[in-house]
Amino acid sequence: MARYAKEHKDETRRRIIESAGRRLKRDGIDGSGVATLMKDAGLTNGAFYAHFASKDDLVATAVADQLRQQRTSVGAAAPGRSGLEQFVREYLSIEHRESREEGCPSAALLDEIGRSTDATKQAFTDGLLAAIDDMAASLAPDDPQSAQVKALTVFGMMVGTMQLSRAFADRRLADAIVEQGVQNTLALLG
Amino acid sequence: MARYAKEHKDETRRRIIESAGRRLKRDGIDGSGVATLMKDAGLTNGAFYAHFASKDDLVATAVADQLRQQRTSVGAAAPGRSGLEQFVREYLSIEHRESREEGCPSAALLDEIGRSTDATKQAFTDGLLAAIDDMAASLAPDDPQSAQVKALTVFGMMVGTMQLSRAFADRRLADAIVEQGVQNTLALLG
DNA sequence: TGTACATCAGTGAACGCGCGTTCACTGATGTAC
DNA sequence: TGTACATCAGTGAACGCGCGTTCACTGATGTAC
Repeated sequence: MARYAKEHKDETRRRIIESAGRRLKRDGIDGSGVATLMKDAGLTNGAFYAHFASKDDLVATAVADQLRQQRTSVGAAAPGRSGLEQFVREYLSIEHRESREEGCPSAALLDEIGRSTDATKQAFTDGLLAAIDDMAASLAPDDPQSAQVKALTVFGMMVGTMQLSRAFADRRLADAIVEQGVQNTLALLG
Repeated sequence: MARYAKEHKDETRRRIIESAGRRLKRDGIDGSGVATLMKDAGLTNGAFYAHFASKDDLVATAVADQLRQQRTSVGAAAPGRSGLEQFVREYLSIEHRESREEGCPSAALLDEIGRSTDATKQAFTDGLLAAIDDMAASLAPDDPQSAQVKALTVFGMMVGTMQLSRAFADRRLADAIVEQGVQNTLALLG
């Protein structure tokens, strides 16, 4: 292999983290092997340990990265209630349900994260709190801190509704679940 | 091995299904191997295929069984609003959060079920609909059918809230999430 | 300007292990005579 | 009543395979002289 510019290794690392984010959301944590994760990034398994200490290390890093991406997408919404409503409608949509790979990491992985190492749970906690602050700011612009727990639970509820719709074998009811989920969430946000 | 009474094999099968329910909720579907599942039931791996066609078959069967158990526990609650409120408080409790093995199969496995075979998703769908009908009857005693989708989404929201609390590394916030979850759910139930 | 060497991201084979699944076998019992 | 045999739930070794991880090696480039 060529001797590359300084940034090359960082770019490779970034590529691994991003493709791993998609693969993990698609096949789950236990369902994604290191060889597959590296192949997704166009590399072979041997190079993995030049970038990460362990599979756990990549999982924690990928979870953090996924939440950072989600934060920017939430932050890109219009501020205030109307932006929040738009976010809810996009989150609880059939398009989101059908695109697990590109969708919310919590909807794809939350129960597995609960079973993961402390490092992964900590990465999830830090990342979600950063992302949720934007939601809390829309809920209570004068005192976002007070709305933090409310925003967390409303988000958790959207996650569960999305997972339920994905797990449902009955298409008509699965569709009705996301629609009703929007109504419930908006009702809660008042 | 002894030649047993007719009921013996059925009892063994039942034992496998029940211990598998606990193991799957504890370690996840991909995280539970056939040898471990059999050892939990006091047997060796070889006997597995005399009882189930495949691991998928056991998973679908165990999911169905778990929901049947959950249904009886929901059905055991007092009828009407007060029984429903009690169910919500027990579901969104710290005790439930700490006992994944004995707790709700959806809270433990929902995102993995969404990634599973059609047979498992179908078993989940049928089992949940049967269980949710009791909840819908408490919500709208005169017309349970109309409350079915509402009950499903409220249940999905409780599932997501529980998963979020389990995945959270910050104990104080994890506790606050289940408490706020109760408030949100009761507010939705009106 | 041309050659020898150091660098180091990435390769690919190998490690021991557990996976889901198959199968020849065991051995305690019930049944037939 | 005593013996030979059929039954069949369960054992445990083995199948090929993928797991996470390690490591000796490659080879294109930048640097030193």
